[in-house]
Amino acid sequence: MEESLNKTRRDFVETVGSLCQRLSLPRSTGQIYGLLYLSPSPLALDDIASLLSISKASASTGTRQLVQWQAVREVWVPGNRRDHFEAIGDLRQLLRVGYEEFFRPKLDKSGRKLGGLLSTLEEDFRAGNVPEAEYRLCRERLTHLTSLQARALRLLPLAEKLF
Amino acid sequence: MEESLNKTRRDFVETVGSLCQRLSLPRSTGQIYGLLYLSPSPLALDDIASLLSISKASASTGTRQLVQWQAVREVWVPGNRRDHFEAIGDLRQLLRVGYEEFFRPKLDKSGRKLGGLLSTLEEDFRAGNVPEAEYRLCRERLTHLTSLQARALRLLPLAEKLF
DNA sequence: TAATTCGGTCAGTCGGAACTGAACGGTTTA
DNA sequence: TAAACCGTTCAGTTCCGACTGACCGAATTA
Repeated sequence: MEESLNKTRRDFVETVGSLCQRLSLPRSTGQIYGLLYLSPSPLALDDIASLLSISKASASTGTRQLVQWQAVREVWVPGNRRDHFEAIGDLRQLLRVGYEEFFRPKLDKSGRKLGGLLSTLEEDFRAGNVPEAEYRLCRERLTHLTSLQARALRLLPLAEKLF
Repeated sequence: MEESLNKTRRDFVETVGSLCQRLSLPRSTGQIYGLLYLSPSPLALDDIASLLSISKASASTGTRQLVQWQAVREVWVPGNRRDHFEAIGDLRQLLRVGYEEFFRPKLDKSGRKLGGLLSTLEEDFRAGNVPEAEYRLCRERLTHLTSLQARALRLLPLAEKLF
């Protein structure tokens, strides 16, 4: 495999790295994906570590993350003991996984949370612990949030198909 | 104004706070929004600080952030010198602002970035610094990203209207 | 003018996550 | 078996950003 990267690939690695950083994902993980995404051939762990000047440990955990997210797959290179990795080009699948694995559970959870909040609010009001004005406002806003949550749950999968 | 919060509001504050934290936004900012969102009347800086047990500095910077994002507005309370704040109930506007102010600029920038990458790639290839196979792959993937970027730029405003 | 009450700002602290180097266990080669 | 190779794990360090306490200037009150 190659010993160093051309300017385009170096630049792309940095871009994806800092993008991930903004999303509060590990910078190194982004760099790995950027490296693989523009790599003409699968790369081994040590290749990744040396090309990016990161530790083997980071390369290991980063690739594992990416495999779990289905952003990268492990491939066999004949006559070579090491694991090799290549990027999965289809980014829409990555979005799909991200939604199913990450967004949807959060949305479900927030829905349950809102339900719980509304019922304890009801309790507290009936027990006379909450003035009526405050009760009305809380109730109105929480139910509004609930409807927004339901709409998001309906619309997001659709958007995914459109994309 | 009230001296303490009922369970629903305390819980909501915590929920929004940790939601913001997950989005790598300041936890305290989320708590402030959660506090105001279920507040029956506008609150002053010191009220916010004491109700949330955070410093006045955090309350100040947090509210300023929220005002800038148009998630909160400043209101006058007659006969009171202090600034008072109330949440803006319409969350769709918040989404709109978030897109216009945050997403769109990023998308534009990434579009320009991709263009730059493609042109330096072209240069390097013509100068003989990049083997043909690598050139082809990079070119293909970068143009693919460009088309995705363009699609996102077209679809996102639409999704916003649907919501 | 002095005293008080505001909101804003700044240096410093603190916590948490990313990253590293050095181990370790398992597998292949000599 | 020994030696080399490879991926993973873990304790320790580093780095970054939220948060704070103390100070500041401006505006209001006495």
